[in-house]
Amino acid sequence: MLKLSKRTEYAIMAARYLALKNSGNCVTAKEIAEDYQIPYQFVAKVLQDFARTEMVSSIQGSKGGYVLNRLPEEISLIDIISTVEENHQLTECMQEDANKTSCEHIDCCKIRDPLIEVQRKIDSLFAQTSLKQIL
Amino acid sequence: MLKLSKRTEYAIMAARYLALKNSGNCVTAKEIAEDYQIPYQFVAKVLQDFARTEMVSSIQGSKGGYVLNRLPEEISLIDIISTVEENHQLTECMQEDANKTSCEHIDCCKIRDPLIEVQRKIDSLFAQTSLKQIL
DNA sequence: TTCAAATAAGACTAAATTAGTCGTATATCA
DNA sequence: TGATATACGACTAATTTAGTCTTATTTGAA
Repeated sequence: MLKLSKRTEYAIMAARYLALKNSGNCVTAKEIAEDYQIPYQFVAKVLQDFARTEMVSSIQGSKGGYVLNRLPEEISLIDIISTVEENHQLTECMQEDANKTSCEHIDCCKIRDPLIEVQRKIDSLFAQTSLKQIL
Repeated sequence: MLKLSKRTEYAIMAARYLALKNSGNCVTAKEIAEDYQIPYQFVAKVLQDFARTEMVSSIQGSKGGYVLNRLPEEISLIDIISTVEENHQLTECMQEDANKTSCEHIDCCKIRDPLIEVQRKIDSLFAQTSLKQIL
């Protein structure tokens, strides 16, 4: 419970790698996978997510790869988490697709409001931690 | 990801119920299950966990049930979470049974230390939220 | 003393989520 | 045109979480 997914772990590691090797020329998914010994296809997808939110630029074709678009100090853990995870909410009824008016459990909403506050604070913790702090 | 388990949700709800009905006489698992429409066997186990850590007293036999041992303001969410969840750590290598010296991933430990700090802060958020605030 | 109602707890099954793989298409450099 | 990349959807495997079943024990009251 409350654990980060491998997806998020790999995303943080990949972002870190990109930040470290940010020497102009791009880095391939294969390189990251081999260097950190994590599944290639998995990192590749995470990097594709990064490209979609324009955190990185992707260069296709031979000699292609990925380059960070922003400075490590301008990227926070919440940026990384929210690009690779659809939901990172404490409860189901906090999730985007949840029906806000009704709750699965009687009385659930009594516990929901304080939890929403905790959630907000957890997010701000992740927002306060930048990629630079992880290098 | 980062979601509370049903176990924890039910635990918070059960604790809340006990706090509300804390009128001397005890409350049964059946009563909580029916009132909140949550699985009886599941709540029962959560209450047994509470009894083990002496957060509640359990009274066996007919006319038995559970009573809160502490005031709602003296019980925090972290008390509840840590009694019903073996682990609530962000990563595997933070878990109690983890081998602290070696890490599954090369370079993982570079991301581990900042995450441990985040973990510590998350725990303190849960510690700052008391059962009383949820009544 | 026996029945009903409760806790206690381990073993098990089912459901859901997460992790990881496969296959195929497309882009681009040399 | 071949080698080497990204892009991405569909799929399978593994793990975790949720929930159930069963049986034992305790205790109050008829």
